[in-house]
Amino acid sequence: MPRLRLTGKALRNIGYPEGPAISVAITAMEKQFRHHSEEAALDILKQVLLDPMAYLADDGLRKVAGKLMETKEEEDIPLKEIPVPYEIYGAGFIETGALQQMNNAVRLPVAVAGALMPDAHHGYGLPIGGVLATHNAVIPYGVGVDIGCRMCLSILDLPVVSLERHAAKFKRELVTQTEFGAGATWVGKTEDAVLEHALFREIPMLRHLHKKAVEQLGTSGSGNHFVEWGIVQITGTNEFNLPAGTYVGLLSHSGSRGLGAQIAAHYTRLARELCQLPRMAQHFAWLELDKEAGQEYWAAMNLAGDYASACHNQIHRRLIKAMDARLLARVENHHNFAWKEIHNGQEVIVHRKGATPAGKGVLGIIPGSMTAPGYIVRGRGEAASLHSASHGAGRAMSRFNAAQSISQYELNKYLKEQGVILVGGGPDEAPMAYKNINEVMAAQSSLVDVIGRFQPRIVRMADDGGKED
DNA sequence: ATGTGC
Repeated sequence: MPRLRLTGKALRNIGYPEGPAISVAITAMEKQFRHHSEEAALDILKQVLLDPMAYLADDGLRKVAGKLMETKEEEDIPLKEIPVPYEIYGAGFIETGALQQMNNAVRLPVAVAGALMPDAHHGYGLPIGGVLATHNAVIPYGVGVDIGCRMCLSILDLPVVSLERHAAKFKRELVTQTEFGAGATWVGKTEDAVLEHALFREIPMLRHLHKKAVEQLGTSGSGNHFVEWGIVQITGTNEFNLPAGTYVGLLSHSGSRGLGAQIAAHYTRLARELCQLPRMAQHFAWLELDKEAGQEYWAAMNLAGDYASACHNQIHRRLIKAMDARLLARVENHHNFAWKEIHNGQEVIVHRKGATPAGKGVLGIIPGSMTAPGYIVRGRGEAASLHSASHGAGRAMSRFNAAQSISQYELNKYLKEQGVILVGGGPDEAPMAYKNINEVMAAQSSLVDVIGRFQPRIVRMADDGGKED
């Protein structure tokens, strides 16, 4: 006889509020309704949700009903009648789903300002490419599940011709010195100051995550994460004092791995318990920064950011050493994070979820696709964008649609035409699944100045499906 | 994004 297994997600889908009712309901159903199908069990739970009062005398469901009644007494926090106006860059090619999400975000009572970047697309909570400034509030889903996800570019002293002449060695080291996919670990010697952070001892949840953090340090994730060799073209004056010309570059994109994912999950749950919003806005649940939970998330988020940086650092260090190269310059920036910044004379919390910081003079790197160039940019400090720019070209096709409509054959053929070697990856990350980076850059010419380009040549990603075998 | 929730 199959045993009933319910998930919190399934309960949320039928409208169960974040909080104790979910776990109480799962326990009650799995214990006393274990021979029911999931569908039948959810039907029962729906009835309880509609009229908990009627179930207060029911032996099996009394506890669930009780928890629901407690939760019901708390009123949802109302949204603003008049949304905060926000600037949209590249409005012509932003999908409506992303606009709707942003329109909800700027109705939060804590919202102060917002902006939407030209690579925006539908996400969880805040759209990818969404920027939101709030007062005294941090929204875990405004940062995103991959806290501190970032770009890192190393410009090296190797001759550019070596990239073609010794392509096999570059490729071999790219494979040997990286590890990709969910659960990926690095078994070599990994020491890093970030692993000694006091927070790993101070917060119980982080104590449990320390082992995972040690094991995963210096690895890359799945999906759109990559490590690649390519050609950097420095086009004009730059803060690295590099002569204009071409260089070998190493570019990586990844985040805070399991550590950040668990931090995000934990504090998202906590926020949804502490901050009950109308259903359409539930993902925007925030934590107040003058309260303990908010401060704890802030500290943990910053640790995840440092950890993401350390991961890139390890990867670059290994590869630079393996190629016997020297580092000439580095550009690095988060694009899933929250910062305390002053805008309009007021300290606000700026959430950038898939958006590159672009304060005046701030350097960043905006990748294109595995065949299209990425851009090294210098922020112009545009107030209307909240000192932000896009974090890439943005998807033109969902991962699912891309996997359905682009064949591996078609991808291989295109890569060959473009002279790009790919290890791992798959149609869901094909260049055709992304917007035209040049159009996206044109839509944000008021936000950043371009000081260089990066053309990918040898790209490493997680194998299709996310896991390394 | 992540070894995929109590």
